[in-house]
Amino acid sequence: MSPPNGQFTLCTLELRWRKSAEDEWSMALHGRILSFRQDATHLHYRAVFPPVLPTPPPANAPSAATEEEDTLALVRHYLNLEPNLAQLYELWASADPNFKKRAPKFTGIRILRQDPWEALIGFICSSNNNIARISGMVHNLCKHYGPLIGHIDGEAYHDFPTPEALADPKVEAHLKELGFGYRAKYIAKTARIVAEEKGLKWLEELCNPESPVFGKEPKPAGELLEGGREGYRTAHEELLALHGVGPKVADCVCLMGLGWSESVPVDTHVWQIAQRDYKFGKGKHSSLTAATYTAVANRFRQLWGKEAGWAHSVLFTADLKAFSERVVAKTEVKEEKVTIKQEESDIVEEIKVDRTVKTKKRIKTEEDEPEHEVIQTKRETRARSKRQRSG
DNA sequence: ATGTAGCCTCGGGT
DNA sequence: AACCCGAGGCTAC
Repeated sequence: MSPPNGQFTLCTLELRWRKSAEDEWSMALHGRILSFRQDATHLHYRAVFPPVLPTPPPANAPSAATEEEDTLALVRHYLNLEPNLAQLYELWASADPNFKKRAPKFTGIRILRQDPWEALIGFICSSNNNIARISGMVHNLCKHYGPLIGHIDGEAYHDFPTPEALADPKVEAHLKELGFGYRAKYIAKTARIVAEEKGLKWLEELCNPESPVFGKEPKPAGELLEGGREGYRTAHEELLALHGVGPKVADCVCLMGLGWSESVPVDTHVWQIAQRDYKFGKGKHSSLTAATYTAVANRFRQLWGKEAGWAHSVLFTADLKAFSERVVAKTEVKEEKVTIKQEESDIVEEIKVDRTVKTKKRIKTEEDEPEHEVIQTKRETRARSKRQRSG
């Protein structure tokens, strides 16, 4: 398929994509493995379905032809290609000089339409956490509790687990072992509430009717109010009742999982932006309290309108890019030193991991959770003999 | 480089 | 005076 208006960047907080070949990215989605490759003019995709079982397929099983149509529709839906982004950028820029100044280097950013349930669990994992670790956690959820869809290059691809799969009583302890920390309890509780009490239907009905889950017909969603449309407010409020879901996580789920484009998640980055460029941080709104949170979100909605969450993501990305460039510059020197030490070891991946941990510890002074990420199993192999005598 | 929950204190209002 | 209650601060997870 070719892009609707000029080139497009695929930018996402979707953490499940993996590099499956040179220049190709894949993930399991809706019961198939979806792969993307991009060249100067086109976005190429392919889908690999799991093998058909030897038993006769159910009468309503899709034929190969409809599977293909279905995949194109799924790709269009998932990448949210319908809205005219260039037009939206113009709208945001004309309303806001700061956006106009910062956005030009970050065109083509789209909010994905992620699965509501996956978004909910993913963003519960995100609290007080960093992208690399969240990605590892989500990956572990799929690996241990999600259905296996297939393999690419010997790598297994699992779909995201159902609420039922995560509602099993053993899940919490297991997730703790896997390094989820206090989020293990949040996930287990949320899964139980959704699986046994509210149902997935509840979550899906919180979707913006203009942007329903894949396969449903869109319906109008009402007018924009200062605090967002009625349906958005309800969705936000209902999500807040879940354990481990505060205002920011609820907004992320609303924006990326439920299709509420006016949702503006205010995390520390956005709070920095609000202070630097939008005159927050003084007087009544000197710290990020609940009241300040809504004031910031309302201000951005007032400024950018119904798609405020998109505009917010553009500025967020611009800021993140600037930040990561500063960090890379600082880290380069350290990398050289570490590489020299590595010769004794024979596993390249392990080296990388150790370096990451060391670097982190140098930057952070304390406070790190006593968690060990996915990585620990590998590291223990070397460390155990020394460690065990004190136990 | 990053949120949430729970518990505490403080101050205004009744 | 005793109590309620919400806002804001602090901290474990």
